[in-house]
Amino acid sequence: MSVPAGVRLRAADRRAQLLRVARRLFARDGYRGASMEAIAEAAGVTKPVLYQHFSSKRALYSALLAAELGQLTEELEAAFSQAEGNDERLRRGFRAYLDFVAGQEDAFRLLFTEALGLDEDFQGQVAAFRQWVADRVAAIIAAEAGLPEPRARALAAAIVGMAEGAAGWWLAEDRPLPVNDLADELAGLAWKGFARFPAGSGGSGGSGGPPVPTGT
Amino acid sequence: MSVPAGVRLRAADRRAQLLRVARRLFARDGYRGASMEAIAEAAGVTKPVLYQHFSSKRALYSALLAAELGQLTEELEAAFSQAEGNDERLRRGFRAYLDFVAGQEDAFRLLFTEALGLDEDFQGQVAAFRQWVADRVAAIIAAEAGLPEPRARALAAAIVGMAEGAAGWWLAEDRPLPVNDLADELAGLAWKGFARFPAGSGGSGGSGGPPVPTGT
DNA sequence: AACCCAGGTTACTGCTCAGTAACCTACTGA
DNA sequence: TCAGTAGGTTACTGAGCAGTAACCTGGGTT
Repeated sequence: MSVPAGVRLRAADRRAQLLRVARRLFARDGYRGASMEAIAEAAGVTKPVLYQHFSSKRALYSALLAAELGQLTEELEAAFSQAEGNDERLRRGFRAYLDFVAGQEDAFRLLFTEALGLDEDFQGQVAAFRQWVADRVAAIIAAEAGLPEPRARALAAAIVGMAEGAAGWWLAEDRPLPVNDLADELAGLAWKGFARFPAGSGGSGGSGGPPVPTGT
Repeated sequence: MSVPAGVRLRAADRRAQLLRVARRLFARDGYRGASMEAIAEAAGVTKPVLYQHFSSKRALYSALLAAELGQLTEELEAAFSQAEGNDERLRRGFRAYLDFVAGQEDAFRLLFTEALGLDEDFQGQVAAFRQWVADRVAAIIAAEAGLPEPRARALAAAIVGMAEGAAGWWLAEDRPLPVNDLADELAGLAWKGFARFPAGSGGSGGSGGPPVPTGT
């Protein structure tokens, strides 16, 4: 996985490695915090090599964003189109999203935490993705609930935010429950809200869900 | 509102003005993008004056974050504690949140877009706030639905994300519907999901909600 | 065995920008 | 009328860092 310093790589391999290293450092230190020097060094190489592959720091970051967003988009598209019912479509969407977050934690931070504090170009890339997902979700909602445009879009934006919020929490809390359980929980919330739980105040639990570990 | 250059102000007034100006510039240009020089100039003053009131750029930003988060916290607290039923509590929470966003657009960008791309100190301030809201919401959920800890907390994080996502969308789309309508929509989603709409594919709407303008 | 070039290095430039030292000046009050 | 000080200015330093010019070298090809 990590390439030892002093080894010569073919251009394509070096480029791929640089992207991996850059993703790690950008996720850890942020866009400002990660200098080109540091990225090069972490890759066991010097700065000009980095500039042979990416014309500027912006270009490097942009390439990363595009790659990650592309992958996430593909996986979501697959999830949406494979399912049959609308509820299943939504549930699979959540699963695909959370699977991505679970497997590409660095990428998630990059996309939805780091990129937002940067200029409009970067924000735009993420905004375009969000728009795409929201449109997809809005279509599902509209098909299911027969809602007029602006309300469907508002709810779609809310759903997207829900996924992001839950994902951020899940990572911050060190993955306190299995991804799939979380995905099901979100799908249930979107579909039926809290109404699906026994109404009234407070029993200690035991509604019917699988038991979840309380520990760290 | 805006203080003309060349006017001498009392320390407290100058400090308040500097905070206002800084908030605007930070929201527009980001933390990196807004230089201390630029902030001072926009306030009709020179850099050392800025440093008389705030020992560093970080301190300035931190003061801003603290002030805005404090205000938002207060308003949410008021909303939560005034209401009676749990559903009403949640709805009022959404309203308070969205009212803040509507009235303090700059602050919203600062808190939930800009601050996240910065170091852990700043992120921590926002994280602490999110945690607080999530705890409050989790308590409401638990009281209503009788859920065990981790699930309630997961859903609470999702609700918070929902509000943020919807608020971001609402601003990006230039406020396409009244805040209160959006708040009601979110409360409905959280409480009953899509299940409250006529099931099955497609009628043109007319469930019972207030009519919403289709235009820009 | 001389060539050549992809892959790499050393050593710089220039700019932006946070933070500071030293100086200035219009009020205010006795 | 004359100090004292709060509020403000000019002019600088120093560091970090993106981006570049010029040079080096090992191994495959003929």
